[in-house]
Order: sequence, then structure tokens, then C-alpha cells
Amino acid sequence: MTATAGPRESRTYTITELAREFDITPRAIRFYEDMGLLAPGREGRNRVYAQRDRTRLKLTLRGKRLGLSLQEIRQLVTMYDSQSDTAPQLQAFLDVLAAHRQALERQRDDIRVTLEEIGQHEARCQQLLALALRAGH
Amino acid sequence: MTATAGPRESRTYTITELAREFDITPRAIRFYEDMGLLAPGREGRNRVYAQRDRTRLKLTLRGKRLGLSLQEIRQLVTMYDSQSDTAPQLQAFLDVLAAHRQALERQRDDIRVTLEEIGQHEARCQQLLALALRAGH
DNA sequence: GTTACCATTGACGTTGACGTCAACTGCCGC
DNA sequence: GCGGCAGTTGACGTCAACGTCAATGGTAAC
Repeated sequence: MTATAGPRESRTYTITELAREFDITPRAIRFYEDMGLLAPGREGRNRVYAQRDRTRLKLTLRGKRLGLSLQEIRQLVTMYDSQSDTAPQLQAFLDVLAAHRQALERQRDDIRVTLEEIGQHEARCQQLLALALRAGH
Repeated sequence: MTATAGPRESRTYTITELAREFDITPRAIRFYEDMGLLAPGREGRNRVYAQRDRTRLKLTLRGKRLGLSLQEIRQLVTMYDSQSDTAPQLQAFLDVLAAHRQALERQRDDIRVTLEEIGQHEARCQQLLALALRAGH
């Protein structure tokens, strides 16, 4: 079996591989682990990251880009992973999801408005630039 | 003139008024001033905020919700305000705008993806919740 | 005129998210 | 068997964004 090691055989990653891929430092990745966001396997003392860890790291960085704190990200990621089954748990999960949905929708509106404003500024700048070039000519 | 003081007569605001309106502390508003984001007038020692200041504060908070640092916000706001007129200035402004547009579009995509995921989780939770309630009955 | 209440100005404290540095280990090539 | 290099674990430093506290000042109410 496993002749020549197929391509989707659950690749693993080293810490610097992930660091380079996502353009962060190994220190940051270890810090995320301290914060409970990652739990990679070990090979001796060294960390080995599976696809699952890589995905969680990706989610973490996306959360950061959205302005979430690491604690909030941990809440979300662990809730995503853990299988809740009792009704109160599920309801609590739904509440958290609704809150995040609301925050994201507000943020989406902020972005929409800001993009519109940027468009206006760009148009105005283009006009002024054309004028300046014609005058400078 | 100015009988009964018309409504859009360039109202001014006190610091706590703005703080309450935007649900932040006066301390934060003063801090934004220290960072060069606001420059309210004075009446004796006390700060008086005009519409212009209120707008800048609004922009600041929106920038914060989008994850910008106060320094980045200052760059943007002061560029918005200052009238550039030379061609290099205008070009630099356009470059900054383009960079921010790109960042915002990426963020918008992040939000879109995250909202989709939240929707999936919500649907799954609803199903499980229905099951749990039926079982618990 | 004195109490009560905002507002202001420092100065220092705090929290989150890492950076930096030191001391060590394990492995690889020669 | 020895550099060299990646990785690890603490411990401490740092920076942004405020919070908190003390001392002071104006002013409106009583």
C-alpha cells in the first residue's frame, strides 16, 4: 500500500511552513496555541500540524482580519468543532451565531458605505488630476 | 435675527454629549484628540465640538469597527480633509485610496464567506434543536 | 459661599497580541 | 564529534488603546 505516497494522504506541516504560508511568525503560531486556538500533535518535542490545524489557523487569521479578538475566535472555533447536542447548548450556540451575524452585517454596511465614499474621492481626484496635468502641460 | 435659534444653526456638542451618543467614554474622545484625529474648539478650557468634529469622530469609529488603527484612520481623515492640488499629491492620494479599496474588498469577501458559514451552522443547529426537542418531549 | 457636578490635565496602570532574547535540544552533513 | 540550523520553553519587553486616579478649576443651584 501507499506506493509513492499519494498527494492527499493527510499532509502535515511544520511550524515554519505554516508561518511562511500565512506570512506570520512561528512565535505568533505558538501564541495562538497558548490561547487555545490550536492543538497540534507532537513528534518528540516538535509540533506537527495536520490539515485540521491548518484550517483552524486559516479561520483564526480570517477572524483577525475581521477585527475579532483571539478569545472571540476561540469561542467560535471551539463551538464550530464541538458537537453540542442538548437543547440549551444548541440555543446558546444559535444566540452566539446570531450576534456574530449581526456584527458582520453591520460591518458589511460599514464597508459598503466606505467603498462608496472611496469611489467618490477617487472620481474627484481623477478630475483634479486631469486638470493639474492640463495646467502643468 | 436668529429668533428662536433655528435647528440647523451649526449646533455644537459637549464632550459627554458625544460620548453618550456614540457610547464611548470622554477619555477615549480626548485620546483621539491626542492622536491627532480631532481638534475641537475651546470655550475657556472646555472643548466644544462642531458638526465637523462630530463627523470626524463618526468616521473614526467606523474605521475602528473596520479594524483600522488610529494612525491609519488619521491618515485617511486628514487626506480626506486636506485639499491636495499638485499632481504628485493627487497620485499619492489615489494610491492610498486604491490600497484601502483593496483591503476593504478582501474584508468584504471574508465577511461574505463567514456569513455563509454562519448560515450553514445555523441551519444545522436548527435541525439538531428540532431533534433534541422531539426527543426530550 | 458652599455644595454638587462636569471638565481638564497629567501620571500611571492595564490588557491584548505579539517581539525579543537566552538557554537548551535534536538532527544532519561532513 | 562538531558546527550549524530549526525548534522549544520560559521570561521579559513593547506598543496601541484606552482605564483609572488625583488634583484642580469653573459654574450652576441652593
